[in-house]
Parts: sequence; C-alpha cells; structure tokens
Amino acid sequence: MTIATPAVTGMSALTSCCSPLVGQVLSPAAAETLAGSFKAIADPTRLRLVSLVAAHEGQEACVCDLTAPVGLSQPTVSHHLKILVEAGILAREQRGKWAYYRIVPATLASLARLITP
Amino acid sequence: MTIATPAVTGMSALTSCCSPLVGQVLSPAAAETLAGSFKAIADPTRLRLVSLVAAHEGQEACVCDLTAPVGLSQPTVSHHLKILVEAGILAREQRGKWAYYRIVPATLASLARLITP
DNA sequence: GTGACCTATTGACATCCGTCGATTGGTTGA
DNA sequence: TCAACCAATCGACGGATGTCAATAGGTCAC
Repeated sequence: MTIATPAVTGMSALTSCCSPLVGQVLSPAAAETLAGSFKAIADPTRLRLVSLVAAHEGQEACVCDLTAPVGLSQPTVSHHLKILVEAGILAREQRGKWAYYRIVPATLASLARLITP
Repeated sequence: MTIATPAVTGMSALTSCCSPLVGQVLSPAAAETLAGSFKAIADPTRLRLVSLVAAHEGQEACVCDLTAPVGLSQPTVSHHLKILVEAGILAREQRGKWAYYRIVPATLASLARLITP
C-alpha cells in the first residue's frame, strides 16, 4: 500500500507537481500524483458519470439523476463520485437534501496539457 | 471479466470510438474503450516509462535502458511496456537483439483532446 | 552449433478495486 | 417529533492488477 492516501489532489496539486509527460523525466513522486489523477478517470463508469454530469441541464446533477443512466446502485454511484471529487475532477455542493455535482474544467484541462506531446 | 480483451486499441480506435468527454454522453462501449486507454497511463511506473522513453536520446529506448531508472525487474518492465504498446501509446521495433520503444504522439494527443473541456 | 545476451512468457502471490446489501447520517415538511 | 427522502458509510465478496523468480524464445558473435 501507499504511505498515505493523498486525499484531495485536484488541479492545483497537478500544476505544481508535474511537468509535461513528454519533456523531462517525471520524478517518482510526480508520477504517483499524476497516476492518481488518471486512475480517477480510468474507469468506464466514472467516465460516463463525468459525461452525464457535463451533459445534464445546468451542467450539474445529483446522485438521483445518475443512478439510472449508469445502471448501478446508489452506494456505488456515490462511491465513484467521491473518487472524482477527491481527484478534483468534480465539485460537490449540498443544497437541501440534494448533493449537486459539476465538472471542474481546470482539472481536466491540466490533465490534458500534461499528456500533450 | 470483459467479453474480449481488445488487444491493440491505440489512436485510431480512440478517434473513431469516442466523442469528447464533455460534449455528449459517452456510450458504454466508448467509455470502456477510453477507460482502457487511461488505465494504461494510470500507473506511476508506466508514466515514468513513457517519460523516460521520450527523454532518451533518439526518443527511443530499449528495455535494458529502463530497468535501472524505474528500479524494477526486467519482466515487470517488459510487462508494463507491453501494456503501453497495446494501448497504442508506445511503438515497439525489434532491431537485432534489442527491442526499441518510442512514443506514439498521436495517441497521447487523442487522449488529451478527448478530455479537454 | 554453442554460448552470451536481451527480451518475453509463465505461474504464483499479495494487494487493490468495483460492486452490492444493509445501515447510518442529514435535511425537509407535516 | 415523526416520517419521508436523498446521500454517505460500512462490511463483505469476487475479480483485476502489479510484482517477482524461473523459464523460454530470439539474435548475434565466435
């Protein structure tokens, strides 16, 4: 196991930690951080969740909007959303009894830039 | 397990299969393909391997150039390189007794474009 | 051909990860 | 307070994944 789960990584951690993949050799620590971010989107369900949130009206969606489209249980969807939030790819906002999720474009942009040759 | 391991995916499979992540909802099949590509780079060792290959002279490297920098056994490095080749991120060329690996920029560019918001 | 060298495959093992059912937490309205 | 509802956490299970040692496959020089 790793020493400590890095909790919230996100865009700021990415920009500060990592040089472009093609350009100079990635340090072990930077590789770990960057791999953590890619792990978050390296799952078909989570990719669909991101896509569904982005396509939803108002560019936001609650858990109840997402369980049916992905065809998984509510706890599982909640679990995936948590991983995406911890990676800084989604942001969570509680309004009343609903939790709304929306894209954080800067994080995806950072990831895209870091792997652009 | 999945029905069939998609063997070589790579850039062409990506461009044909997948719409941008943010733009329209990803189909389950497209999500599976895209996730497969991201899985390939969602590992610190493989990220470092890609980085090392890109930084090596001539933008190519053999297995023997890579085992020491990543500090893993030769079979393990070979295993990771195979995964990267199957994902279309690296290309393999055998010259004599050496196997040379180099980056396939188009694949990384495709991945970057697909997650660009 | 034989030996030396580089690489790939196999088999095994521990760990990580996705999923679910059951439960708990938190918010709203009656 | 109570009931209803949405979401998160917990515990458990099966499958995937990263790693190694041992072995096998190819290629060159002699």
